[in-house]
Amino acid sequence: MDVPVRHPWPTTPREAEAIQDRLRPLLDLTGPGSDEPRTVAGLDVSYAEGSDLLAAAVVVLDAATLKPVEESVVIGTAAFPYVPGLFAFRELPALVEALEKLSVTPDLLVCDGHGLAHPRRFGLACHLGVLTGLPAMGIAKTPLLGSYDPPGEDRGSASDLRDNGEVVGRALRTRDGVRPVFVSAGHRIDLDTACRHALALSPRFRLPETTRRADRLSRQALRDS
DNA sequence: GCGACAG
DNA sequence: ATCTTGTCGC
Repeated sequence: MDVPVRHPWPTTPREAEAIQDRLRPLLDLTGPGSDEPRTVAGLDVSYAEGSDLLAAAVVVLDAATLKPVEESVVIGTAAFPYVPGLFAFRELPALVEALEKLSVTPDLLVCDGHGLAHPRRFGLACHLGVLTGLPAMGIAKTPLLGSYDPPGEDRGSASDLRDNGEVVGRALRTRDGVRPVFVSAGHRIDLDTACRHALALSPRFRLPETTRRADRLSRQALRDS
């Protein structure tokens, strides 16, 4: 697939924040949400211990059956140090390269991290959404910011994640009695729709099949490198 | 000032 | 993210 939007690569955290602030207005958050996607892509990155090697993986699933349609992996290096709030700059180049190798264009991107639940409202899912133009959402294992009431113990229970009163995401229980995941909108999707997709993608485990498949693929690629 | 802090 | 033994619970 094509990734049309490009921007200069930052050297310093200050430059990185400036890029986020410049891309932020390009977000489309007005839409009702992506209507039933036919294909959903999961993205994840694994890192090597000693070196700065990494493996970025994209797995496209049939949204109805959750069966893989296409896979793409890229071996690369960390493009930025890990800084909370600037996490996207670390793995964006490799993820974009993996996306470009796909022969199909997925209808939705599910990122391993946050979208709007971010200090400048521009997490990885927002960034990837703007670069690709595709609907994108984030599903993170832990919150980066915000507060929330513990959701009910049943799968499907949810409570808003608020940052200074603003709803930036949702703590969503994808399995009975298991700690929730944190869902946020990235681009061209609303929070309710994102949570609906998160649940549909997680019929059995805490994490969505998209993330699980991408995680497995990226680890395997790193081993085989 | 101190702690927290996606992966 | 990744390094890692044992341990608790279903």
